[in-house]
Order: sequence, then structure tokens, then C-alpha cells
Amino acid sequence: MKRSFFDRDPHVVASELIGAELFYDGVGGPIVELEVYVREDPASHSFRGPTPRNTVMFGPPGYSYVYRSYGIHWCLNFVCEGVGIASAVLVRALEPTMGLEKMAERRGLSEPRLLASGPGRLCQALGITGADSGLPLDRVPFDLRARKTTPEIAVGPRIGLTKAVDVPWRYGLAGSRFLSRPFATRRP
DNA sequence: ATGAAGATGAAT
DNA sequence: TTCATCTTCATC
Repeated sequence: MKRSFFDRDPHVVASELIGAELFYDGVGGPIVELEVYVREDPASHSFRGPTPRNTVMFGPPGYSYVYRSYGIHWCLNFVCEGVGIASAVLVRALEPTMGLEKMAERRGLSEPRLLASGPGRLCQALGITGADSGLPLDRVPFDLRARKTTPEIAVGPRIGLTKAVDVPWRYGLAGSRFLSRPFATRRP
């Protein structure tokens, strides 16, 4: 996938990335869940303007932004849109298909469902750390492959935030059992 | 200098 | 629901 893929509205990028394959050093699988972050969102790291940590978000699209969460976990984002527009998509979960053994080793367990179902778990399984922040996504160690067919997409509100945000921010592969958490099923 | 909060995960 | 664990950023 080309870097220009990311030079678009992050909601479009997120929905088109569902089903796309993400590999890091050959380990990974199809992405099944992402979350959108835009400058205007109080939950976004870019909300209060550029800082040493988030500068890559203000840079060109098609680059990684990796940050430390709760002092323990790493979380991977793909930077979207042009220079100065600090939007990104957080990769929240993928279905493990390549390098299962490597992922199990890094995660300390072998249950496929628990390998990469969550942003922190995903980075641990793939071996992604802060050292990977700012890297272009169209070169090794990253390898992103566009999906071949259009899957059914589920949408939902933001996860893990106490503040109310009432716009669809989370995108997922409908029915996947590798989501960090299920999407609420729409009532009839 | 200091401290509060945090885009999480695992255990209880 | 609690807590581990520590960086970032804002404020003093």
C-alpha cells in the first residue's frame, strides 16, 4: 500500500483498512479493528497542539505513530492527511495469521484470540515499540496489503473514554472474534 | 520541580 | 473493580 492511501479523511482510511493485512517483520494478519483520532477530539494526543511526543501526527501521512500507554503498553497508529492536519487511526486488533508462534512467544500465551485483540496486545505480539514511531509504512519492517474484497463493517463509539463522544469512532470487522471487544448489535 | 491523568491489560 | 507502572504535559 502506498503512503498516499493515508492522505484522506481518517474515517475513510479506517473503514478501508478493515480487512487489510498488516505485517511487521512478516508477523501479523488482517486488521479487524481501528479507532479514529482527529485534532478536534479532546481524546486525541494532538488536541492541544504539537508537543515533542506527538509531532509525527502533524507530519505527512503514511507514517507510524507509536506511544506508550499507562507506562506499560505500546500502541500503534497510522498518521493520516497532510502536514499540519494531525489525524490518525489507532490499530486496535488484528486476526493472527502469520507468525503465530512468534506472537505466542512474545505474548507468553498461545490462545489465538488473546494474541492481538487490543492495541497493547497487538504491539506486544508484533514486537512494535516506541523505536518504530515515525517510520514510513510502505517500507520494512512494515508491510501493508490492501484487502481484496469489501467486508461488512461495524461501527461504534469510542472505547475507554469517560467523556461522551457520540460519533462513530471505532470501526471493526463485523462478527470477527478477534476484536478487542464486541460491537453492540443494533436493536431491531 | 512536581503531580495528575492516561487512546490498557490482567488479575481479582 | 483494582492495580501495575511510567511518560507526558501543564502548572507552580
